[in-house]
Amino acid sequence: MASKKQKSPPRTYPAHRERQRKRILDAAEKLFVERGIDRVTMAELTVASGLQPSTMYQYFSKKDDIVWAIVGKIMATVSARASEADASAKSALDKIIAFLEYMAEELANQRAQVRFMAQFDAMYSHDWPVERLLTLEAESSNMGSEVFRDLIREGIADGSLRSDLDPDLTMQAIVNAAIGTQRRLASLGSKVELEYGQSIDRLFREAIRVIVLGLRATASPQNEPSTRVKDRKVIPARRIK
Amino acid sequence: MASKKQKSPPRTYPAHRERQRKRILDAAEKLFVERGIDRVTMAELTVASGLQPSTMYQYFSKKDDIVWAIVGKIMATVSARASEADASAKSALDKIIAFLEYMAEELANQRAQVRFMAQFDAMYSHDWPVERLLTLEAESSNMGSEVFRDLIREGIADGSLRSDLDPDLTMQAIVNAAIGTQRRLASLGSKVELEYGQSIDRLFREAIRVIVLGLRATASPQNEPSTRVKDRKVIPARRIK
Amino acid sequence: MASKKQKSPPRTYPAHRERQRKRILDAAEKLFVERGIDRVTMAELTVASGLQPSTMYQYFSKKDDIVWAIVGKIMATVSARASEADASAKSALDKIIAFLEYMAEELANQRAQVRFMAQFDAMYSHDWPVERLLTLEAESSNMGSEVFRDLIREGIADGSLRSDLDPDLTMQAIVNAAIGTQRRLASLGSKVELEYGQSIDRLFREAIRVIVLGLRATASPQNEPSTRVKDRKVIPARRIK
Amino acid sequence: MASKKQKSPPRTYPAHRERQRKRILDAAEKLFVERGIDRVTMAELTVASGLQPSTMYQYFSKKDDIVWAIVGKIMATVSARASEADASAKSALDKIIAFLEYMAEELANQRAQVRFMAQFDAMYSHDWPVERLLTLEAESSNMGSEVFRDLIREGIADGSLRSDLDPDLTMQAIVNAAIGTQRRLASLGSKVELEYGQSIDRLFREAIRVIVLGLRATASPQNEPSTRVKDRKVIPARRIK
DNA sequence: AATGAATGAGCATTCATTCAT
DNA sequence: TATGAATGAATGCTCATTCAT
Repeated sequence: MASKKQKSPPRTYPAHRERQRKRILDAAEKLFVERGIDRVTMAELTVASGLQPSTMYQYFSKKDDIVWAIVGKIMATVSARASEADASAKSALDKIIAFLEYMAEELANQRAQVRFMAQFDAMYSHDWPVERLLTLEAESSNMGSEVFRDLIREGIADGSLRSDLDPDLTMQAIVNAAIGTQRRLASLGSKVELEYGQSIDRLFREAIRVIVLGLRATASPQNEPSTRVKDRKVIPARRIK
Repeated sequence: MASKKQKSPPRTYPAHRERQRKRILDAAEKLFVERGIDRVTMAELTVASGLQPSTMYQYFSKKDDIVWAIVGKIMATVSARASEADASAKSALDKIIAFLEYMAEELANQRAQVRFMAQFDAMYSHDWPVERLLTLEAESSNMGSEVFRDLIREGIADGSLRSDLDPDLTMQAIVNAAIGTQRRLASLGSKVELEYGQSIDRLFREAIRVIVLGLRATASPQNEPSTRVKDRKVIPARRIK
Repeated sequence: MASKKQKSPPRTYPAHRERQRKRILDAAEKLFVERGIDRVTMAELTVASGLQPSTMYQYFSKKDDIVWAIVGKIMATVSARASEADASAKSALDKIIAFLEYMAEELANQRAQVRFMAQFDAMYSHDWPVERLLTLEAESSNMGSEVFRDLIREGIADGSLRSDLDPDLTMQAIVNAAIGTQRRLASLGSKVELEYGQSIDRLFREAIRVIVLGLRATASPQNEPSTRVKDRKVIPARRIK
Repeated sequence: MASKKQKSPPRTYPAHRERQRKRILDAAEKLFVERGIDRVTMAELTVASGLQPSTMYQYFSKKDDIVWAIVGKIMATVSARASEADASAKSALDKIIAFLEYMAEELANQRAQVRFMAQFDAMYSHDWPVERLLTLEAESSNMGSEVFRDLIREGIADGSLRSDLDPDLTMQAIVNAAIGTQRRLASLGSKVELEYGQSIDRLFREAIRVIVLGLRATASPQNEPSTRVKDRKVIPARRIK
């Protein structure tokens, strides 16, 4: 009703459209993050963005499209930061540490955003075709895939990582573990702090510290070449139920 | 319409009620897991459990109550298994490994259940009062809290764990990381396999292997006393955003 | 669950039934009056009366029956009081005053009960067959009908009432006006006090005072004998619209 | 399904909205009055007004809002008529008589509307905050409050009313009594006629006649034989509504 | 006489989305 | 491009009442 676009520097139409789009996206991200994607109605979105429902549908033809647009934006940011981390460090281990550290900061500073992605993982990715997700990932440059592809190999070569890591597996496993940990912490928020009696931040940092300890090459590598084998013995594949 | 009580052998009322309750819970868990908690309607639940809506409401007066009952059941199971793992191993490290191994098995065999808990974390725990969650946890014996409380201390003493771990922090961090990792993998399911090109199982097992490597005492501990300090240097607290 | 009939003096079955019935009726009257007839559910009634729903249905086969039973009880009380008032006074006017005074007391002391009857008038009498109401009235002796039938004639004869009152109309009109006034005041309760800035009690008493003034014979009755006739001519029952 | 907007001449939006609103209100008033407010479902309302449920909810977001809108409309009408009556008569007694006569006409011609208000008094006003009622009254100009405030004082001064009336009480008491009487008669409808053997109209008119007799000054009776005749002049058979 | 279990019909309200202008 | 109006299909939940024991 009262919300008129008072700030309209570039009077061109494409620019106007872009501004409107951003307005919707900003309002949506805020609400999604505050109350959960499913709990936000299109009506609320229109109120928050100062548009009419029908106008909104001229920018996004489905609610899902808004969700995807936000997911895409976030993934692009993360991806950019990952590349950055990659470039700023010397050894492979340093690169990994830089990436994990970035995640810790993201958890501390963008917790709402992380929670949004947690919701997306838990509820939405499920409903939508894989291709869409992959397309999105491809668009947002390359995330773990490309950047991290050869990091393990590189680290084994430069002596910063244990030699018994699997170049085709370990990095993916670590990235996934870090993301899973981070998003769970963000989701549960204060609940986890009450439950565990520790701050989210410390919990996350301790987890990645252990992971890093597990990745790094030891001073006396000859003491642990058989680690893997031992694990196998210790953890027999007994099926439960 | 179609709801006939074909099995009415045990004529005792409490037993009957218990059977009906289970019927509802089983149907609900299946549906929740298949399509997501929010996406399942009460009407579907009644069809699936072969009862009338009104009958169902005599067992659970709110949809939420069904969700909580399932959460409680799962947490109790997990808790029981945790204690079991605790009892079956000798060194502290072995206990931890047994617990993580149990989680790997759970991921492999009860993936749907794990996905349910992931949804709960992401969407529901958020809406509900902490006390309810804590009560539930208290009821289901004691989960990590009690069982794991002194594991780190114990492990440092018995020489199976690194001496620089934090007795009040590390175990909580590890448990949370394992749960986060496990639930994310269960949520994304085949998506993660396509994305990373590795099976869920291998990804999870590799992640816990690295964690275990990070926890275990090294042969020559004097080589790594300053690990912690180094980490701190390597990971400067630069703010993003 | 816990409510057992601890007080069971006469162990005979009819007496037991009577006690149960009273229990239900007492609980129902309380609830109906507190929250309105329609707003009270049978489930609440069972809780309040300490019985099971199915047990209750052995005493009253429909919710309506409970309502009617209460209405009957109240009407019987009122009727008894009316006769009492009738007997205790000398002149016809005194009898009328005694009755109106009784209504004022009822409003002050049994406001909830009066409100119940107001609800009954407004919502229920509408749905139910006239005969039922008339039967009820016949049972509870005779209310205005008999007792008041000849009061006006009597009053004109004994000189306490105006001579231009209509023996077949005035008394009914007065009784109805008093009941309507009383029930409205009970219904609106504190609202009317806020609206009019006067207590319910004073409003009712002033209303009946004016009515009594209008009924009583004047010093020089010969001056106004024809009022009535003129009125009749002057205000024909012309229908508008 | 059947809802066609056959009449769409005035192409202006606000006018259209107003027409739709009226459509809903008219249908609602009719149904509420026929079957009682609580007994009418939103579904019936939509059928009766020829709209879809969802459309209706764009005009009134709660069932209560519809009830209030109707109450407001009726109160405004009554209020307007009260002022009119006030303006059209000379002596204070004449003004009062004009108002009571209006109520008699309302009972005769708008019985359904009166019954609706009776339901509102008995069931609804109870549930809702006083402020809402008072606000409504304030909006619909001023009803008894303002118009009648000084009527008693005025009447004592001009010699038309008894000198022993209470300027701060009597008028309120009379207005309330008249409304209570009128609404009860409308509620009970044919029942009261069967019970009392007199028409609703006659019962109400006799009641107000007695009230007027009770109000009027008696000192010089010769001054008032024609009071009622004046009424005739004062209250022409003007159409209501 | 008492009661645990069951239920059918309904109810107010919501919401993403489309259409006509 | 913008928007006021409209809507179909649900949605979670209620309640008086009936059965079988």
